[in-house]
Amino acid sequence: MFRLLFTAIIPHGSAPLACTATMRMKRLRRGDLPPDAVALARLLVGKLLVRDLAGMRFAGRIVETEAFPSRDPSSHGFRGPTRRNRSLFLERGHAYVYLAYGSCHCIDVVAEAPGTGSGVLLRALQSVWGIEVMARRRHVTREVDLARGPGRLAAAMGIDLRHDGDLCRDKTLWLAEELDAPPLHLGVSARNGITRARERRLRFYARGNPYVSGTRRMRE
DNA sequence: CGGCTGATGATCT
DNA sequence: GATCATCAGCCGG
Repeated sequence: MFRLLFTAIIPHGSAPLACTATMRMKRLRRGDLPPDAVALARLLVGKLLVRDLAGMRFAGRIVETEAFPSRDPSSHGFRGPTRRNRSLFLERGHAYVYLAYGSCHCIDVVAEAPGTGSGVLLRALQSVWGIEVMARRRHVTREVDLARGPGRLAAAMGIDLRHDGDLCRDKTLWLAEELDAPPLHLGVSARNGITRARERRLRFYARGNPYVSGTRRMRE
């Protein structure tokens, strides 16, 4: 465990949501990750995604995930490994980053045993510190939309194909547990934005959190 | 706010 | 050539 001192500059006029100058957090090790896509998807809601870039540290609270278990027909790993999805078949805790619809990067956390090809998509982030700074250059009208949705999440955190690495070893992108974390009510729902097995209840989110993607109903 | 549509380009068939 | 784990922008109520 170590204490994180935030030194990011807060942009003028933007109210930080978590105003703590210090935050206690602990990096997640591989052993902290359950080797099951659904269990991992549930565990990751409320955890932190941390990005170290150019001497600054950015952190966001994961408020929405989606499980893509083995044998899920909508999983990218369903038809076995290819050039694109090969990192999805590595040991759990790796990142699988891909380009969706030609323009949006998305990031999965590899979930199950090596060779299985299942993961957890990170769908939305609540800025805990500094994400406003990093995303300032992007065209985002509302602060609440900075990382609301998997493509925006990756863009806000500056994640691209180069981050197709190991979140348990990477020095610039990693997962952490927030000690003294605020209480959270876990919501479960059907999925969205996919064509196959849409009705499976594999989407997990922090109930009532305004940074969860989709319509109002999808965060209740 | 909710619903719909076109853009977009890598990937796989 | 079809598919797609998305998004911004537009439109109606």
